[in-house]
Amino acid sequence: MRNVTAERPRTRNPRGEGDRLRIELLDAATDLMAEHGDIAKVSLRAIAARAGVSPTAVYRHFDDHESLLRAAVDDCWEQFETVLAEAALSSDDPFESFRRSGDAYVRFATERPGQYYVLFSNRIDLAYEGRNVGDSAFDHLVALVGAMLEANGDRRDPRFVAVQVHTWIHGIVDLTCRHDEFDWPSTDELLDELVVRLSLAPTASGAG
Amino acid sequence: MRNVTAERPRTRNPRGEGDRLRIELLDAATDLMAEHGDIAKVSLRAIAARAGVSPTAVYRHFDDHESLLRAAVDDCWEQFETVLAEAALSSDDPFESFRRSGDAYVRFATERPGQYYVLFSNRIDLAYEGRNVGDSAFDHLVALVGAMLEANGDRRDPRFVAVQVHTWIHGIVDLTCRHDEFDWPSTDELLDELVVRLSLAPTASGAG
DNA sequence: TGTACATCAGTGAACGCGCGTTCACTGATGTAC
DNA sequence: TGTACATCAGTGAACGCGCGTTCACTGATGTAC
Repeated sequence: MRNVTAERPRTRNPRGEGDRLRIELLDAATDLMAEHGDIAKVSLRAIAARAGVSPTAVYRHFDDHESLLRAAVDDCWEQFETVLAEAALSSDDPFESFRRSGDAYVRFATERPGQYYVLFSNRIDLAYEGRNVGDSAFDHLVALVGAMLEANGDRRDPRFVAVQVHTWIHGIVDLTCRHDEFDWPSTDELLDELVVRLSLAPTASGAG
Repeated sequence: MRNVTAERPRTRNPRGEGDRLRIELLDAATDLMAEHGDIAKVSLRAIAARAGVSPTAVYRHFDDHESLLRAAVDDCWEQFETVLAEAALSSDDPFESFRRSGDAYVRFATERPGQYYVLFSNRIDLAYEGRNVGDSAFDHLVALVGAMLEANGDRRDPRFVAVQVHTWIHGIVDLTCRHDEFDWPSTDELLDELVVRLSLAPTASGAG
């Protein structure tokens, strides 16, 4: 429980660029959240120490402890959405786009479990501000699923299928990340089977 | 952050029955975990206060704070397994048994979100002790899935399908519980579709 | 070119709090004689 | 039946700690005159 460690000495930001510290604090907070996945345990003092700054300096940029945490959560959402959007846009084919998004989703959760935890396993109180961001990520998923269904001439409700996709992939990622002592099948295989089971592979009868 | 509240006065346990306090402390801990779903935030002092006892009394039954929390987690696992086992045993038909278990699973998560959180969204450190219990619950699921596949003459690997079931149902439950602001389809409908999508309904070609 | 001054990016000491843990204790109650 | 005593279920004060937040401050730097 010895959080306050003196990190490297920091050179003060030049005049007019004090806002840099804001970003450094967000990064520090996200780092710490990722490290010991428990959001509530990330103290203001620990964040300040990680950023190489005194606790009081935080108050130049954030109203209080909670504002800082909230802002860090929002930051996580933005990073998540960026990763997913890039993956989705990397192909014109909806099926390929979907599969790449799925991989990106899993990769994000695997490589940054702390951030993923912040996004999806967080108490509602803190997640509140970021909710709109999350919704827009879901809207993208609905659109993607809609494109696949249309290409296949499939009449299912895209939103319902998107919920199925999201719940399942979240379950896969959440459980495999959190219980890596268990002998899981590869996430690749699980994703492949998810596509099959939800009939989200291109069919012969499809238009595309 | 004002946890220490004086609850009702407590009458001391009679001689020879001091172990009752152990159970009262476990219940208090589970209650508190359930209330503000964050395990790590449940302090020894808060648990003692909830049980109507001084912090020092805890040390008569547990080595330290962590032991108490660990024991409470184990307790949650036991309750969870009991609920599932009862549901599963309430029918001889594997398909019915499976469906009832699914309902029980969802009901447990819905009615006791704090406990469900403790079981499946917990950091590994604390969950360690309870792992065997969780594994045995999973073994039951594998057996149940195996019975259904056999009845249907389905050659899939029961363990893989059980993983699919568990990941999906966990995703459904975890997301719907945690983000109840979202407009989710009913869990009933999601479960029905899970059964369909994973081909776990009885088929005409089945032997049973 | 020189200087006074406002601005800015922070610092450092102090506060009261709840925490986990320790220590020596208290007072009721069953039991041996 | 009476009493000394061991056992048991706790209590209460104290400790050092990290926490969030406040307050008054410092010292570098750009700018107006």
